[in-house]
Amino acid sequence: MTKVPSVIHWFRLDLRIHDNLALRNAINEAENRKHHLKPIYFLDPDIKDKIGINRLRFLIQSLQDLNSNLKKLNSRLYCIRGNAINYLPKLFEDWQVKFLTCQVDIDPIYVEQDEVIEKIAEEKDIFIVKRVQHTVYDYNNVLKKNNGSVPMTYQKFLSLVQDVPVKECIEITKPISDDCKSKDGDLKKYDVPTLEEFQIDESNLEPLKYPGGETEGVKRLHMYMGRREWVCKFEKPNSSPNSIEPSTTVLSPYISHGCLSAKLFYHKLKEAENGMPHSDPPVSLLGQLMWREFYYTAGAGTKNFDKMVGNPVCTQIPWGKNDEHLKAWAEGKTGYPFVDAIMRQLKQEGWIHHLARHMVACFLTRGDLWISWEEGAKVFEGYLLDYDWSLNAGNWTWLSASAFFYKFFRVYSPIAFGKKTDKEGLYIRKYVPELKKYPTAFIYEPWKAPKSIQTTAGCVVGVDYPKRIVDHDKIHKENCTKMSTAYKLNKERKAMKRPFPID
DNA sequence: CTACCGGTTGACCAA
DNA sequence: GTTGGTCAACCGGTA
Repeated sequence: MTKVPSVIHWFRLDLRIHDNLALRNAINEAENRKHHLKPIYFLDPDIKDKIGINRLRFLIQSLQDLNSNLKKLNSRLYCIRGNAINYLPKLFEDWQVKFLTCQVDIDPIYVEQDEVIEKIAEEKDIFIVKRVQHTVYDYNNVLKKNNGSVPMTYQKFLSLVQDVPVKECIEITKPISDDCKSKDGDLKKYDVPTLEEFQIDESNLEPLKYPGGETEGVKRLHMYMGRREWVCKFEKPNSSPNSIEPSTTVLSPYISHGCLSAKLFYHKLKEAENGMPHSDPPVSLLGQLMWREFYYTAGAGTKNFDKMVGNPVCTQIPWGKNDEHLKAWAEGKTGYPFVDAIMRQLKQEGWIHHLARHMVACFLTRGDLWISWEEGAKVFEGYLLDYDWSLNAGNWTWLSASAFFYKFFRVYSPIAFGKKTDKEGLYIRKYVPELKKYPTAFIYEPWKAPKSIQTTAGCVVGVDYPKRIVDHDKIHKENCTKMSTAYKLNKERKAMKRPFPID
């Protein structure tokens, strides 16, 4: 008896059914050839050491939701404990795989993995279909349109995509043929794990603010897109980094995990804007989506985009090393309440407002601590639910004035910046509760409070809350000088590399 | 080639 | 309260 061959769809950063062309291709192939359909996901047992617990929880919920959505389509998710390079070749044999589909992901982890897998598949005569479907536009086409080089400004990027039509979303609603089901469909070993399997006791975790999954992501999208007035008036710089409830949509974790299609977001935004006066990029909601597209294009077209050394668009800056300061920053113990509140919200909830990211990124790098943006990017990678390789690297280079942005003397003040949208310091009181009882006059600068007030408020600086690890007023000026020097050196180096003009 | 424009979102001070 | 200049400024893009 010969085994029925299989078609694999390999889920990675596309944890959804809707608008998933690669999945559609796999289903069609399986049905046409009466092969078994195997939707798979590789979950590395070591993943707990690689991503934060909040993100792991979001991922597992997304996988559980994906499995239940696949079941509605008369299929299931095969969640495989292990990494792809070790397990896929075995599955190729065991399942008699003839055809594999997946989404194109540009995070180097996936790129390297794909190279190995593609080689093995070629030897075994397995046909691979990869689809660019994580973005609205195909960044390869954008790069081509720009003569193979990366558009270095947002405006240039917009001009390149202006007339590019955006494809309609793919819908998958018809249940998959029984012919495509295999007998191992009931095996428990392929079930999506619970957090317990990772020795995580969920009752110890903070309550969940943003549950993972396609169902939740799509629901959230419809909820926000229904508020047409709000969508059309949206201007990012006018939203607040320190409101108690998010002032923006928090669709980002769903988009980064692929629970929500960026293309669906695009079409729904266009629908909401249609026939109404509305704000425009860069500040509009559509503009936010286009920033993502911009960074994806830059990430796809730039070598070592997530590093300083060897990154052709990144200014080389002699960052210092200070593990104590880095740790204080990451744990929200810098002694600057606004910075600490942001970092603690990040750690607790896995999401902070974009402008809050500006504040703490500037503080870590060019503003105060003079620590490499790569270190900050690593911390964000652990904590952010919406971690995305391209966006993380792009935004960190921006904020550290290493690429795209050059006005390094525009430094965010850890005292003044937050006051603009939260005079009373309610945000600080929530996330740095030891300062809860401080008078408003000192909530951003507790070290200035007289000892008697500190005692009355039940929080003495240096005892119950850390002293400032740096003096912002002094250090940010010194750092500006360092930035200026680094820029000059960079300019000289660039000039040296340029060939002499020919007479 | 040169010259100029403009860039998602700073802080501070003076008027 | 608002506006405009200043501060340590670059560089892609276009005419």
